[in-house]
Amino acid sequence: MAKTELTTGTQAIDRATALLTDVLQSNTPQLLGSLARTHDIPKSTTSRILGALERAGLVQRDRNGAFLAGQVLTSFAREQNQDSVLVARMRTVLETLSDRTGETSNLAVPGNGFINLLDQVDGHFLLGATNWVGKRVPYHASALGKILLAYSAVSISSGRLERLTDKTITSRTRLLEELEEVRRRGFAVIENELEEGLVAVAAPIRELDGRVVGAISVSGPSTRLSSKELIRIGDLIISEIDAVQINRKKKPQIPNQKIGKVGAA
Amino acid sequence: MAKTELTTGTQAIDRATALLTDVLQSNTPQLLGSLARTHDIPKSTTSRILGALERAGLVQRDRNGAFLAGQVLTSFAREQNQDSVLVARMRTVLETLSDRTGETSNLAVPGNGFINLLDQVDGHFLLGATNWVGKRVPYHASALGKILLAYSAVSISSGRLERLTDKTITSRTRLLEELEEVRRRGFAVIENELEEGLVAVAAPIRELDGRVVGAISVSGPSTRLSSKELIRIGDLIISEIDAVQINRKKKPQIPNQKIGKVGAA
DNA sequence: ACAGGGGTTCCATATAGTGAAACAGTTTTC
DNA sequence: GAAAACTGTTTCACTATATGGAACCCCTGT
Repeated sequence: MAKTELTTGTQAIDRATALLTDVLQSNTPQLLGSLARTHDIPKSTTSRILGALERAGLVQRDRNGAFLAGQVLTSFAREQNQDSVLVARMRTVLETLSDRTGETSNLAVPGNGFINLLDQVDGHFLLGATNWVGKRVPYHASALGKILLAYSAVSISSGRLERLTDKTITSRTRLLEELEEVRRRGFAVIENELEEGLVAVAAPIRELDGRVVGAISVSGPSTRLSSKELIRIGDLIISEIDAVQINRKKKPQIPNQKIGKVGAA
Repeated sequence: MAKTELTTGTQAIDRATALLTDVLQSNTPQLLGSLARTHDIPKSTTSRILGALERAGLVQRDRNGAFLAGQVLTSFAREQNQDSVLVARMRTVLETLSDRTGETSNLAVPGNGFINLLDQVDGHFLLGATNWVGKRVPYHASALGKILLAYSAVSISSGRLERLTDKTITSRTRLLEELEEVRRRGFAVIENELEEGLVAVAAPIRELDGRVVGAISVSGPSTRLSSKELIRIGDLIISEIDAVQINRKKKPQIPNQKIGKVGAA
């Protein structure tokens, strides 16, 4: 009515979503009257709409009758920030990677002192990485760890960098250079730095806002994976993670819409 | 239509909320067709509704066109699980407590090795707790810490229990007994266990699902706060925290509704 | 006991949502 | 490589559905 509304057929829903969004984005509980005023919707209609949202569990009222996020949304929020969500979301990526490369792939997030290995999918080779989930793998000597360090998911520990093989990076300045290199290339590699004969490559998992929250790696014996091969796999990991992110780049099978109708000129 | 719908005036919104809730609660992205089928809404209408929700940022599509939670909700989820939310929500409690008792009140959550002090409101006495925010206070010797331990917000560290005064609990079995006592009473007390002459009492902050996520304490000099007084304050903390929780027990100023209309016979 | 400010309910009205059918892409089938 | 079988979107005549002003209710403060 007031604004240049060009959308059609969804007045009620548009109003409801506007109210809901407002409730979610304000830190302090909102009173019905205040919401009605700021959104320029009659009290009666506002009451009906909020009643419907309340029935649905999307909003609830505090003891003053003011509105805040409902159970459905708070339990969604709790769910959302759990490792299990990441595992579920990335499972298909791990499966694809193991399938395409035949090697073992892993998913890790920052942990206390060591990387936290959440999930693993084995490849079809007989010689490969054993079960790493739960193992205490240090940051500086693993591909996954280098990713988490490089993208500031954790800060470098203050202690000494433990030597695990004669290839392990134990110098702080050398490690910083390496992390710089990781950021430049977009993926991290280890060759015999964690264990003799073991090589791996890892890439970051990003949230919508760009924050790195975890990493995925593919690892195997150095006899099978050349440096060149690792680079190829690094790119593969990046593209596979990208493939499950929601920001689509290509139009899917959705037909062309007649007119751009979303507001914001 | 199909079910026993007794609600009126909100068909569109009811449908929209049902679809939204479904999208949020399923782990896997939902296709439009599938949603239309399970909710028994015509494809065309479903398309319009989901379009509106998408425009509002409540849902978004992955590259297959399947629906999942939108930016508004994911950023809400991220916000929600941050300490700042707890601080904001509990600020009034701290203020009330300091006002009523004249002593200093604190808010803490689990931290790494030590409790994490997030906020503090000073009382009006000149002699009182100094600024604790950021200090490294151990679990076993603080009222806040005992709460976090007692309600499993953290597990007891594997190291030694450091002796801070001659009253500090340093025996593991003695600590377990104390935590049992804390759970029995609902609040935790320290008397000269952290520092000579300092006493404190703390109570838990619970999430909707009952999980303890933090604790609030009132502390002051033993010369002013007797054991009896601490018990009184303990109950006060519990009731004040309870007062800001959303599960209202008494009807507020909202008039009686004509008919119970929320579904579920 | 009354004025003020919260929220809800009523009900006549017409606007805004509805859905069958047509359309338009994409993938699969044969 | 055409046809069939999927997707999801758009149209449009129709009326079911949301709308909002007014009346009402329940508190709180004075």
